[in-house]
Amino acid sequence: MRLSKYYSFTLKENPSDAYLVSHKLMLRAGMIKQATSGIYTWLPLGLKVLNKIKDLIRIAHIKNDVYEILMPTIQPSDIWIKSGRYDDYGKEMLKISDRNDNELLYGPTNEEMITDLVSNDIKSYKDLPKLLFHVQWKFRDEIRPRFGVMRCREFLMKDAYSFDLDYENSYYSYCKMFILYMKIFKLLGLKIIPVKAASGPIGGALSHEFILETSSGETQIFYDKRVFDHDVSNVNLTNKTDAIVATENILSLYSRTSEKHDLSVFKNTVESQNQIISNGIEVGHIFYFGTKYSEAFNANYINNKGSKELIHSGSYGIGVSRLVAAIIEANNDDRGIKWPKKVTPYDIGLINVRSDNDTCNCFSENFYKKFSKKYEVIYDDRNVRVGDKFHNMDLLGIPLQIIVGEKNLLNSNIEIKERVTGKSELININKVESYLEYKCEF
RNA sequence: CGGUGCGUAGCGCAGCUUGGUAGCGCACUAGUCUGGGGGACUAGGGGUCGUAGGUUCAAAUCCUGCCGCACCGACCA
Repeated sequence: MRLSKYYSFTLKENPSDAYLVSHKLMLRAGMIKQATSGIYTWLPLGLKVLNKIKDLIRIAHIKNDVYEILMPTIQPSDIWIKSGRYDDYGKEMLKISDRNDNELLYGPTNEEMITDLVSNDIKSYKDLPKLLFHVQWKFRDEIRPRFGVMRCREFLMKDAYSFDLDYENSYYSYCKMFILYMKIFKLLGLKIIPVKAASGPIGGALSHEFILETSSGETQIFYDKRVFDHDVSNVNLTNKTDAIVATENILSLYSRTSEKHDLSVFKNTVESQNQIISNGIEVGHIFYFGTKYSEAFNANYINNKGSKELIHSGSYGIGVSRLVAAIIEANNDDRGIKWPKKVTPYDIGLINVRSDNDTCNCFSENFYKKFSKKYEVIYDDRNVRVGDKFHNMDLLGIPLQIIVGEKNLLNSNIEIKERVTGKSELININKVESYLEYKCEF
């Protein structure tokens, strides 16, 4: 991508309305633009990151037999009346009516819609289990939207739903999704703490939140440091025992938000050197519902004895658009964003230091043409001062900067700088290809 | 929804108290110089002062209504 042709308008100064680092940087880097309170346009750079995160999550689900569908943003009100949530959801739900005065709503979530769907298709115990997900825009009319896309009204969410025979099987789905979430967040390079979100009676609702630890987070968390001793990357999710054991190992350790925090339990069960109190942002939330929605929608199946049973269901959400901000919140410095390699909008930022110099131009052009085939490259081909290019590339947070200057070229070198460390080194132009292969591998 | 502020050029702001025909920095346009960390100089362009009404010879400025945005509190991925 040539920066001269891109739709990229960056800001030197911080917009006055932004308080959170991620919000400031997303505006300054030209990733988003506010349309009205809590509603944003995603500009090319922001959309590219959003799509990368979305795809990474999608693929992780599909690989694990959770299949993608796409439900509408607009829903009929009757299914919400059926579940009893039409009034319960309150003013956060945006209700609208069509030209025939039919009551519709902009979906804040999709339990009703998907249970309605599944109730028609699932007939036999042989049809279960089924796991489905979609990534769709949601609208929740927040009382007070703030912090950019961190807490906005229109947001992109991945929501998955599980349908099982009974509690035992549903619990396996829950654990499978739990570990899948841990794997996804690890892939995204995020330090995530799973915390207990509801402590109901035995057999009651299971629920956990996934919190990204950052100082600016709105949720206070209390946890046992050893939560991180568990490496989930090798857990085989197709194996019921493995998934459940892995989940229970993690959940056996103390980890709660302030609402569920019990100081005496914390002090008595966690060794003092392992007690961590910090802040974070909720980026995922999973629930086991039991038969709550199946009852409302008559979602039954016939068991092997010929009688009807209610389906057990659960739902599993990840705030995709919120993750963009959350990742920035966890990866920035005073110069700008520092993208983790997995979600960076571009791998390489090519800076032509002297756009009035034939040697530099020629080399940069060739480099761009060659390496664009293998990597995603931003080529800053604008005829502006170097300082401008350096500051801009640092702001955008591209992990590797290739700096092409006249003097270095005369010695057959180019400079390669890493955004995260700020360190740079001179590399012989003949060794660039292997160097990049090494640096960009992940 | 309650409490508090704000709305003047693309962005950040001054001007408002004490009414007199709108200004600064950045950005933008043209040119010259410059060329490894947001460079310098010269010359330019761009504003229904959120909106509607009122007071006045005269309103960005005073008064009233409305709209929008943000901050502090209770909800949430």
